[in-house]
Amino acid sequence: MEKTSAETSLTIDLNTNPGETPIVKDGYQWRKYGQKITRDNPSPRAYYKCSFAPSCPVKKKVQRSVNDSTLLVATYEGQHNHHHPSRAEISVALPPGINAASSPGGSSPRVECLGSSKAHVDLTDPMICNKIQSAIVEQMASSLTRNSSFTAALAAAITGRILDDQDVSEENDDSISNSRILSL
DNA sequence: CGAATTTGACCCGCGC
DNA sequence: GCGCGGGTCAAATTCG
Repeated sequence: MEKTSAETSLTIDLNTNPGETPIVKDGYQWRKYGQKITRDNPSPRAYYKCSFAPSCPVKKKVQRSVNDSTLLVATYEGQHNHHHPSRAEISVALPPGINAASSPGGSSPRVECLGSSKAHVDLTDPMICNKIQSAIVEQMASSLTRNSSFTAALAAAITGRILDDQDVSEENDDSISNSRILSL
């Protein structure tokens, strides 16, 4: 199911705990409007809409991976027509059992870096910002268990501070422990 | 009391 | 033309 549309469609994989309710927060408010069990995937697929702005055309589909039930696949379609409800609050809700579980079987979480992950990104571009917003979730998910400073840099990038302030390595270095909510 | 979530039904598009 | 699958809407229920 790969439609080569010009729309912004981004698919990210997350490590989640099977049985836990997969909630992926990327700074926006999502309202669940449907759920369907597809034939390709025994796992139910959830459909979300951006609830912050009714006019926002962005849709989000979330379902578990066929190969790995621990992998959560979120597909974003469209772009946000509005600003972030709270840019300073980018949070990732991770199950308490999450870890860098090295998936045995070749289905390792795929990491796709949109542009330079820890470099300066043009957040002035709405599309880039949008993609980063989405990709940030996965970045954080994998970074949380590896490099906290990396997450801090990404978090700073979201807030747009990286645009001016290049020194972000001294900001948060202990505020990010494991699966916690980032409050910048 | 209000907002969000859940579940079932309905509609649309595609393939056979 | 019929059947299947995917996606969306709407009403009911539950939680905060």
